[in-house]
Amino acid sequence: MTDATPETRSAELRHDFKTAEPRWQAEWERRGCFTVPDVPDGTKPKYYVLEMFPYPSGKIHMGHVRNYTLGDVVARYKRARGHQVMHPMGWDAFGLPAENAARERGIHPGTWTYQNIANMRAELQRMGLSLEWAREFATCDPEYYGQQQKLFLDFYRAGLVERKESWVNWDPVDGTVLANEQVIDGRGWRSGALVEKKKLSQWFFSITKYAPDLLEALEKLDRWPERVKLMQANWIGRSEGARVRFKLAEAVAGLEDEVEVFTTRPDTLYGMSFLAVAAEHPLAAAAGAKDPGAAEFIAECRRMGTSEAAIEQAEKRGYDTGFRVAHPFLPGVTFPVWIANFVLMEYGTGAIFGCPAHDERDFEFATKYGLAITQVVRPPEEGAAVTLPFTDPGVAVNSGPLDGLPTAEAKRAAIARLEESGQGTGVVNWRLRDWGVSRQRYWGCPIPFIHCEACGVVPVPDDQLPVKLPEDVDFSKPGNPLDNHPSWKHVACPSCGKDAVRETDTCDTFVDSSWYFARFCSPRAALPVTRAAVDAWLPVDQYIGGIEHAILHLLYSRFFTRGMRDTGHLELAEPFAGLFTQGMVTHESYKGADGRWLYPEEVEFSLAVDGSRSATVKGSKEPVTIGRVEAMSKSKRNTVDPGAIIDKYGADTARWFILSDNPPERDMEWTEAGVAGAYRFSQRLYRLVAGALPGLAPAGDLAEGAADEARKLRQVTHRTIAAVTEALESFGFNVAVARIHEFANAIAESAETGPAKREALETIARLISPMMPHLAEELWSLLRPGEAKLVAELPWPEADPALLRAETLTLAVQVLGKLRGTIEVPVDADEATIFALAEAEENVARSIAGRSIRKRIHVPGRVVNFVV
RNA sequence: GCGGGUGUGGCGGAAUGGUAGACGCGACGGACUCAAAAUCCGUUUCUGGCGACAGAGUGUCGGUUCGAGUCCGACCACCCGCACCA
Repeated sequence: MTDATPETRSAELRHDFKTAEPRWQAEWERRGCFTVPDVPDGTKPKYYVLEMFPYPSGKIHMGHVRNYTLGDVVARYKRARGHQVMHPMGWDAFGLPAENAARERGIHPGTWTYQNIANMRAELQRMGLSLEWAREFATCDPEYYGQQQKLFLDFYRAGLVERKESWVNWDPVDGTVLANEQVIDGRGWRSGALVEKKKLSQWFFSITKYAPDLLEALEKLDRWPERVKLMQANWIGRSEGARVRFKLAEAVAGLEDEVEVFTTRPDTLYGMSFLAVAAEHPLAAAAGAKDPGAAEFIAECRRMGTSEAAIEQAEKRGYDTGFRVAHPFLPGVTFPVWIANFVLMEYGTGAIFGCPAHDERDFEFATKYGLAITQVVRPPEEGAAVTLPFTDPGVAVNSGPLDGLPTAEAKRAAIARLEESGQGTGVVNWRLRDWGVSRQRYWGCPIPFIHCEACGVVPVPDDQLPVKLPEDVDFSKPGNPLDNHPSWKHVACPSCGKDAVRETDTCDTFVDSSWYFARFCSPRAALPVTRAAVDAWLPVDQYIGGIEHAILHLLYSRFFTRGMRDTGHLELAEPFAGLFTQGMVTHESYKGADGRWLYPEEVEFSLAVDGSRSATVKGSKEPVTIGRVEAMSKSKRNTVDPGAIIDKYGADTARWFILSDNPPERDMEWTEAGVAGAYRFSQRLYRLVAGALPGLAPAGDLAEGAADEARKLRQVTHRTIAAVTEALESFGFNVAVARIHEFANAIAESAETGPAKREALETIARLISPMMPHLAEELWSLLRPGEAKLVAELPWPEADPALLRAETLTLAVQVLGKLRGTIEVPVDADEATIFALAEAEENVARSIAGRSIRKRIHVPGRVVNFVV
C-alpha cells in the first residue's frame, strides 16, 4: 500500500458500480430479502408500499425512476424499522397504443405488450428496487382480467352496473367511438373526419350511488394531500337547490306537459324572464321537428363537440322555440323557452330558468336577446347601490311573499312553497356522473355479457369465465375488431340455448387499475382476492404517484373498493391510507437554428467570461437556443434516458441525485452537473470507508468515557441518525441527503481513529441504504467481511439519547433583536450566569455601552435578548 | 372567473416565532501534476471597510412581538386544477 503511486491508489479506491450493482441485486434475490407471504404471520406490523404501476410503453422514463425511487426508499426504510413490507410491481397493460402498434406494424397487441414488459422489467431491475417480483402480473393476463369479469358480474348482481344510452364522440370514417382527448378541433385524431355526437347503449358503473360517501370520507383521509382531496370534492360537486317543474303553456305532441329545471337559487324565481334548454333536450328536439331554424341551430351546437366548447370561449347564443311555460307562483304569467348553447344536457336536468338580474350568464344572454331583467335581490345593507348582475346573497325584493327574507331563508321559503303546490322539491344535485366503461376496442377486458333476442342481456355464467380475447384478429378493417371477428361473438345463450351474440365492448382501462392493489395481496388466487390476504394487507399504507391521477384513477379505485366491500370481497372502503404525489422531472429544452428540437446529448455548452452559458450543436458548431426548463417530453426532445444514466453512473447515483435535488412533491430539474455531483459523492463515500480500513479498530469495544475526539464524533453520528430518521419519516429526502453529506464531512475532518470511527463509518453505510442500497452493501461488506447479514436485513440504527444531549450550548445574544454575538454555556448553567456571560461578550458589551438594560430575555437553548 | 399552491444568493434549496442562506450545484482562487483528469484546501447574499466590524436583506406595503422567512391583513407575480355546474 505504501509504495503505491497516487494513481494506482486512487484506482484501487474506486467503487466499481458496474460489477457491484448486479452482484448485490442477485444476492438480494437469492436470499429472498423482499419476499412476504400472502397472509403475514403477524409477528411484525405490516406495511404496504405501492407506486402507481406503469403502462408498458417499452422504456422507462425519468418520471418512473423518480416514482419508484421514492417508493423504494420508503419500502427499505420501513423494512429496516421492523415492518413486514409488501412492495409489488405489475403492468397496466391494456390500452390503445398496443392496437396502434398492431395497425402500424402488423404486430399482435399481446406480442407487442409482453415484449415491452420484458424490456421494462429488465430496466427496473437494474435500478435495484426492493420489489417482490413473484407478485408481478399484467392486467392483460387472462388470469387477471378473468377475475375482473367476475367482479363485473358481482357488481352487476349488486345493482352497481347499469346499461343505458349515452352520447359519445363518433368517428364516422373509422366507425369507432373516440375518447374526448382523441377529438382534436372537432375531428377524429386519426381519420380527420368531423366527429359526430351519437347515442349508444353503453355499460355504466353506478359510482353516483356512492357520491355522498365518496365526498364525506375524504375528510378522514388525513394522509392525503389537501389539494387532491379538494380536486375530488370539486369533481364530485355537491350542490343544494331545488328541482322546479314548469308547465308548458300548450301541449307539445309526444312530450310530457312539463319541463324540469334544477336551480340553486329558487329564491330568484320571481326574477325569471326565460327558460332555456340544452340542444340535446327533448323539448329542443320537438322544436327542431317543426321549425327548420331550430333544427339548424341544434345541428350547429352539436358540431361544436364536447372538447371544443372550451376553446371556442363560447359566445352565448340561443334560439327562441316559440314554446312558453307558466310561472309556478304567478298565475297566468308565461315565459319563452329558448334553446341555449351554454346549457349542458349532462348537468342537472339539461334545462334552466333564466334570472338575468342575478346570474352572469343569464345576464349576458338576456342583454343579447333583449329579454327582461328584473331585480329581485338587493344587497344586505339597505339602500346600497347595485350593479346588475348581482350574484351575492342579499335580501329578496319584488318577490311577493318572499320579500324581506335574506337569501338563505328565501331559498327555504321558495322550496316550501314549491313542495306545497307540488311544483318542485328541494334536492341535492351532484356533478359526478356514472362511469361509462364501454370501449369499442379490442385490447381491453371483454365485458362478460351475452345478448339474446329472447332473454335480453344475460351475464356469462361464472364457470364460463374468463371470456378470453380471440388471438386471431384483423386490424385492417375500420371499427371494433371484436365485432368484426367472424366467429368469436357467436355463442349459445346461457339461458335458453338459442343463438346469441357476445357483448363486444371492452372495459375502460381505468377499471383494470381500480383493483390491482387488492390483487397484489394474492396475485395467483382463483378468486379476485382471498379474504385473509386483503384483510391482512389492505389498505395500502403508502401510495405514490403523479398528481395527474388525482381525480379519476383515485376516485375510481375508491369506488371499486366500496363495490368490492358491498359484494363481500373485502372489508374496507378506502384503499389508500397514505398518498404522496410527486412532482414531474423537467429539463432544459434546446432548439437548433432551423427550429428543430435537439436532444441534450446533441448539444455542447460553453461559458462566457460574464458567466453566461451558450450552446452549440456537437460537431457542426451551429448555434443552439437554450429554451425553457419544462416537463420532459418526446416532442420537445428534452428527455434523458435512464438506461444511459445507469450505464454511465450506476443506479445508486441516479437514485441519490433524484432524492437530493429538491423536495419530492415539487418538480425537479434533471441536470448533468447534478448527477455528476451525486456520482462524486458516492465515490467519496467509498474512499472514506476503503481508505480508513487499514488499521481500523474492530467492532464492539466502544469504551465509555472515551477521549474527547471520540465522543465528539459519536455525538455527530447519533445526531445524524436522529436527523436522517426524522427526515425520512416526513418525506424530506433532500434534507436526509444533506445531513448525510454533513456527516461525511464530519467523519473526514475528525481526527478520531478508534472504535468511534468504525461506528461512524458503519452508521453512514446503513443510513444511505434506503437511497443507495448497492453502495451500502458494498461498504458494509468492506467493514464487516464475512458478516452473515446484509444491510437489507439489518434493523435501522438507533440513536443513543445520551449522545444527543450536549454538554455546552451555543446561545445567540441579541441586543434589541439584533445579533451581536454568541456565547458558549454549560447546558446546566443558570440564568444569572448566562446573562452575565452574555453581557460580558465583547461585541455585546460594546453595543450596550452607555445604555441601561430594561429587560433581559432568555429562551433556554436558543437566545438571549437585551432590551435597552 | 372560481379554487389551491408557491415566492429566500448565480441555481436547487435549508431553517419547532429565536445566529437567515444548512447541504449540494455552479463560479473563483490555491495545492498536487510535465500537463490534464481525478482528488484535496479555501472564498462565494449585497454595500462600506485592510480589518475588527457596521448597514441592508427572505415578492411589495402595513401590523402583532423583546424578536417575523415563519403569525395576521392588504396587494403583486408566477404555477397548477376546474371552468358557461344553473
